[in-house]
Amino acid sequence: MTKFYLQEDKLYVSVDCIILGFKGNAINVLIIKRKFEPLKGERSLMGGFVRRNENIEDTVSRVVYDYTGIQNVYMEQVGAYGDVGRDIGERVVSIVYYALIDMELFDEKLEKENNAEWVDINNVGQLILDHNRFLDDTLKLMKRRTATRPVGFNLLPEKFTLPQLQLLYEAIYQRPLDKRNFRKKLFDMDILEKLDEKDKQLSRKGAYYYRFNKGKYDRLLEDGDYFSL
Amino acid sequence: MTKFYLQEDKLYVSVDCIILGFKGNAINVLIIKRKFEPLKGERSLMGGFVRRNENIEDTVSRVVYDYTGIQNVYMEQVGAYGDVGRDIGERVVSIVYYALIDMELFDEKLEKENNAEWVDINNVGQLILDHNRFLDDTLKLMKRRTATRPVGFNLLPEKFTLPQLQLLYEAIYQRPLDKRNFRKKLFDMDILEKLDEKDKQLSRKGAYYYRFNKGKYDRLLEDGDYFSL
DNA sequence: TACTGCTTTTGTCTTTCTGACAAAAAAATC
DNA sequence: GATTTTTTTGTCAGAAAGACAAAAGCAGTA
Repeated sequence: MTKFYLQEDKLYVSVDCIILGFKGNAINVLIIKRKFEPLKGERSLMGGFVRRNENIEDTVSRVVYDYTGIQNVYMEQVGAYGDVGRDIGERVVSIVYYALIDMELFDEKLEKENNAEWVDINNVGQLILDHNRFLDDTLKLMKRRTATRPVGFNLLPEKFTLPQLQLLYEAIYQRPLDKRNFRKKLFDMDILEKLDEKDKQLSRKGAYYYRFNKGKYDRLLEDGDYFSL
Repeated sequence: MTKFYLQEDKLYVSVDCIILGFKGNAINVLIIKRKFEPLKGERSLMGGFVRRNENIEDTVSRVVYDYTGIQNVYMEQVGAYGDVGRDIGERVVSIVYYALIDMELFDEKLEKENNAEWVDINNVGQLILDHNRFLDDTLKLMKRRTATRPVGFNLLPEKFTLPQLQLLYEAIYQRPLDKRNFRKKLFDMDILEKLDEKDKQLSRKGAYYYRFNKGKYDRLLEDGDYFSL
């Protein structure tokens, strides 16, 4: 082991995870009441320290798994936040990620076990430290991403209906969308596969299930085309 | 000083800076040949360790100042890179920023002093470690940003001509733009002030100088409008 | 002083994309 | 079989983007 940097400072490095899911008509975020000091009992995002021999994304996966029971989630880095006074007492550089999960896969046992709850992203109250800022920055980023890349699908089950997909995008954009225009754009991209099965939970007529076709999307990307809903 | 986190690991945290300037018809990036081990003599971005009592952005400002002599530059975080094996020997989490500077303000003495040189972003050779990846990610981000926010102006002097501005955007987009359409969009946004002075360096006729008007741009933003060139 | 050469400056038209808009079809329930 | 609810589908108008060429200003030179 080399010793080039011996005279430099070392800092705590943590990750904070914004775990997002789609439920009903709203995007929800998982928050917890902290079970340990400092700030025990306060509302907080899920975090964890990056260990010496652990890649940052592995820390995120570990935290997401601990709180949801889900593996291999879609995640994206929001940024690193490291102002000297941002944590209490000790200097901690926090690297923020958001993860998009299919809430059908969420392990509900963990909800009580972890003092966790899902809250509508428009009604998150006050969180500890600079976690509200993390969330605000995340939502801006996530909205930009879902508008330009097909990552929104990670919030839905593998099979979903068009009304479901539209509700999702209405929740993301926070405005109603026109059904015909929405479908027009969607079909023009040709990235969905229509299945022969209908969902009859939510309506008499039933809506056909669709599936996202990653292969077609990747080809679209190669041709220099873009995703836009 | 509290001691909550005593059992956790601490890591080295550094910043790496991608300093970009506009010269001739191309965006240039400042690179150096390292003066110290490890990897002495290899081509590299400029970096520095984050000190215990220093905000991350202050580290960036320090590094940028050391290599350019310029203060108060426009900067944006690209992201944190912290894979276990990314640096040599020791675990170092690097937080990458890019900075946009007006090359007229660059202190040329520092060029030799630091073993530095400006190279066209399309002809950067191989850099140490994962610095090529840093650069690639940065350029993608920078292009997105300059296309949607008026940050490109940071690469020009305070007074600039329209042909200059167009050359800048052609360098960013890497394709020729139509003069009339470019100006149409620009004037529609109404964020430039025409000055009474001409630049006669580059042409007999001379081109009028313009100045960016931040006040008008901010008002544009408030109205929910967007920048787009 | 008029002519040449180079660069800046300016407007119209066509095409494309976006956004508004309403009626019919399918299936369950009564 | 009538009613109710939700899904499914196409056209038209306005806005935005992109293609395109001629004239004007200035310096230098004949």
